[in-house]
Amino acid sequence: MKNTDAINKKDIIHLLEEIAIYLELKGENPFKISAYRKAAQALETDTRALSEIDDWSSIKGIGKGTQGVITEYLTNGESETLTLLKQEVPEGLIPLLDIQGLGGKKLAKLYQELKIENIADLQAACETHKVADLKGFGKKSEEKILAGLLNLNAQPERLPFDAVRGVRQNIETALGSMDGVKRFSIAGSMRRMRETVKDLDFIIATEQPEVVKEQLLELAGVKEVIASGDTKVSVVIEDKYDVSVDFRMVENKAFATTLHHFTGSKDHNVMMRQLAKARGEKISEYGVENVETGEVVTFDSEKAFFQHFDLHEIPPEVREAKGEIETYKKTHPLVTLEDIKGDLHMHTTWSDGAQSIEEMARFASDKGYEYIAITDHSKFLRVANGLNEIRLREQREEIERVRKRFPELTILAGVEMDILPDGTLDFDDDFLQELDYVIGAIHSSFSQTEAEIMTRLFNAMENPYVKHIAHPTGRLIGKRDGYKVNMEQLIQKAKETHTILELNANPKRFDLNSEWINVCQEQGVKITINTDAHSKETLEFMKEGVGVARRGWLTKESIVNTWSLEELQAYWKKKQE
DNA sequence: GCCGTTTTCGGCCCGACTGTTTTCAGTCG
Repeated sequence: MKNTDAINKKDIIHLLEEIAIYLELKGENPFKISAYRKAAQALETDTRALSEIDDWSSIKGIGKGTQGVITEYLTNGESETLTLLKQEVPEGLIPLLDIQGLGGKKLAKLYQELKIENIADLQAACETHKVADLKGFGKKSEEKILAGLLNLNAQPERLPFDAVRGVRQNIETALGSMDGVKRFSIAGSMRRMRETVKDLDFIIATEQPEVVKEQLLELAGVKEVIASGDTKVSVVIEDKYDVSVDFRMVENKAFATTLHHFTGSKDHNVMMRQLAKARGEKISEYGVENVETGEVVTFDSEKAFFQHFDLHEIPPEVREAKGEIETYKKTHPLVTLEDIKGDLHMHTTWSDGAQSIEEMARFASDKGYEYIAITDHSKFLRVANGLNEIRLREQREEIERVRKRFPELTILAGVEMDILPDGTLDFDDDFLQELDYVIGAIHSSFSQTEAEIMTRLFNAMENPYVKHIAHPTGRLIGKRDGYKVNMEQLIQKAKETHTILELNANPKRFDLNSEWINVCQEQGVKITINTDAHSKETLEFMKEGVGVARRGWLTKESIVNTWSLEELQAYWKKKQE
């Protein structure tokens, strides 16, 4: 039972999804299952807070039944529907849904006919060939289930974005010079900038699929070929992890609709198809069919595809069935890489970076930036060769020399200052006012309580010289969760103190994530997208950072490093007021 | 279970693929 005061919207969404999973295992009517999922989706899409919703069934997708479940949960802190389901369906079946080829119906059958309730039962039943004898199953099913059981814990189900970045780049390079390839694109969740991905999807336009197929099977690192048909090649590429890669080969005229189809998300596609259906049309990867005449139209680009439905082009990053179809009836221009005018967080050889100040300045200038901030670590961070007051003053002299060589670029002399475990800052105010740009950051004592962490962050934000908080949660995707930040409090404090929050563009971090920056934008809290570059190459993370910002629906007005230096300086003044 | 310029029943997104079947159900993206 849950304390009813502590129930939030996510809890309700989770409850509805959990009920759907149990119904699936019961082999219930698929439409009933999807009704629960749709209700969860409807809540996800509704932007109101829990307290602002009183008439649940006025939300499209929530009716009498799901409203009952929700209000009961809000009143009692538990749901009888779920409790009963849990009595009927063993909990041990749930992880078995992750086995390839096993869905709710087959599992329901295994449970009912063979009394299989968990991994061990299933393994035993396969080994004694009871599964193969079951109607609807066979020898191959049994082998696949056994193989699936082995893979169940072999590697994480979803890989961090950063872990597959290299594989993606290698494939794109190879496709770029491949015979018979007219055009190609990444698709799937990688294109939508999700921070973890299950596999990589590529769409290839070609009139010679057999020629392309041969070359795909020869790609470097191919460890296993899963499927190799006329339209689909599916391989496993060996890297740090084993990465599944799907290639879809289509005629050029179907490229746009296929790309849209395999970019997803699944929920977005469902909504697009519903829209089409209401107009007497049918969307598939091969085009849009007029149901009455059977005529199929294709498109040169996704933009044209969306225009066909009287929509502006919906960027891949927001195709999550979270209101994008409604929003893009009008336009909603998201930030682009071209909007970025500078990078306010980077390191040099003075602390733990790989490049000199001059080199970083040259790369930034080549990118057309108007300003950068040199922000090496502060003295507390010994492991990173952090700078004390004396070395920071020396560094400023060096920066002044470099400035003369790059008159087109404003180079701010800054620091990424540690917020110490006791909540004090690494420098006193007298020294901080000498600097052009001060970032506050936590790099130590990650395991403190939420109260201790918040005290540290608040101290930094209340300081008039701290312009922004770097990587606010300290997480490393797939590796560590970060420290205990109360995000609502952090955002509220940022609003009060005019402190900017960072979207750290390093793909290992993406910190803040797309969901929280979206909340920031709604609250009027400003974001800065920075690479935290430690080398020339990592300055390029700006592209990924902008992708995450787009996933959070950010427009350039919310992102301070799309502003001119004058606008930025005007905003900084608000802190001192 | 939800919904209705097709409104209280009958439909609910689409197609490929697989393995099981003799025409299709289940799973997946």
